[in-house]
Amino acid sequence: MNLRERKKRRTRDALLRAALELFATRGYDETTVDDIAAAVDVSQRTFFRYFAGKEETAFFVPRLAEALVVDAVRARPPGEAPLEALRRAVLESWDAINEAIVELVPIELHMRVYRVIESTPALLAAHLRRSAELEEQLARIIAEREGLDVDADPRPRIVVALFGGVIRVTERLWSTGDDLTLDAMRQLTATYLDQVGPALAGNWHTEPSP
Amino acid sequence: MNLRERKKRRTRDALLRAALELFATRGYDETTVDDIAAAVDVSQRTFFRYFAGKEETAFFVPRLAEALVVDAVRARPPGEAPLEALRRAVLESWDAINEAIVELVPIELHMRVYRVIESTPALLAAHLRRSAELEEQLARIIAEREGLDVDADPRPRIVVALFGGVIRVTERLWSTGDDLTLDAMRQLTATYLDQVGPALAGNWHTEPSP
DNA sequence: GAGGCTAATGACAGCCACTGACAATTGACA
DNA sequence: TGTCAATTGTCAGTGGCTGTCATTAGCCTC
Repeated sequence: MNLRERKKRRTRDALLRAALELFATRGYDETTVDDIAAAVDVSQRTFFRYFAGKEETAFFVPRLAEALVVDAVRARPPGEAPLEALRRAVLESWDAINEAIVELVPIELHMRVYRVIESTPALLAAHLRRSAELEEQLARIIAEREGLDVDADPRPRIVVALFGGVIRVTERLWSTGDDLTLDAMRQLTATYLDQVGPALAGNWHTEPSP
Repeated sequence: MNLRERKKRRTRDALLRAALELFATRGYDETTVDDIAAAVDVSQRTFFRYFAGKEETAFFVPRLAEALVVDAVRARPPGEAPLEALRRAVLESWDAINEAIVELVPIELHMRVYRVIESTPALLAAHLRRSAELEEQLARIIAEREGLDVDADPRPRIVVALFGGVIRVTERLWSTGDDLTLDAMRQLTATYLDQVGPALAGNWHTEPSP
């Protein structure tokens, strides 16, 4: 890697970390792009040459995680049922995600930023839209696995929608809870996915939730 | 109603219709608040006294629809299974929704705006966030119906997430399709909801989708 | 029905996210 | 080392949105 390239990477990382640090401490809306640029001592214009917008800094890390999940789903053996493939892919990709994050920012900072995303309306909206795009991608992968046409058969999009819905519920719960560790997240996700069957059954009262 | 009140209502409706008309013809991003204000011949400042932001005009009608759905869910008999209650509430509230819309803007305009919402990133994000809030509300209603604690039992949030996911898939399909009638929407929703069971079954290939 | 009160509006200034254009700087490479 | 291209800073401008203050317009009382 060039000196030039290295310099660019350093500037980008510095901007990223400065932005996330500011978001986590001061709040997203209370942080201006000028603040971020000033913290790294570059011009505001330079910030916008590295990131398409303020929002992009907040989703830089989540973007990596999404890519890893997509890879994990693609790597699942074709024999598995769709929902099972999604479940295993997500649960098993967290270690890789963790490693990827640590390369870039302190994991603890990322956790704090995650809470900011969930509690800042503008960021939550962006997060949900990104999730919708991810789901579309996953639906196509599932359809291909099963040899189906996404636009003709409703089932791929439906499983993915169900799955995504559960994931989002657990994300929100996790981010508002006390235990911000990876294991807590994994545990919560597994528990909630196990509840999909029971939740669809009509008879909630004959058997209480396990 | 006062002359003053009537004048206010007229100004608000004019702003709303002008905004939606501009969004539908020119596009959301291509429409400035100044354009909207100019079309009604009021100052930009006045626009912001009626609407918290440009976005709010786009979601004024959907907001009414959401309120009606919530009412419909609340009105469901307690005996029904949760998913069934949600399904019936949505399918049966569309007529009321239709009436409420017609009072405010031509239904055909609303359809066109709906397409704009689904195809404009900023609006889609906002739409998804609103949906998430709606789902939280519905989860609380379902939990209450069943005499459960939303924060202790995962099932209310899960059914609603599943349900919401399916609804969103159908919304997207409907908005990108050719048939923008209410009946098409109702039909699509019913069909997709019927697929929830089959989609969760592991054996997609032993029985093709009905 | 004139005059005072209050709510609605317009005009203006300013903040922040973001973009285009151009000049200055800095690393790359012959 | 000098040339070329990439990186950066500066400046000007747009659009969404807000606070402030003076002006206008409906309302209500005497």
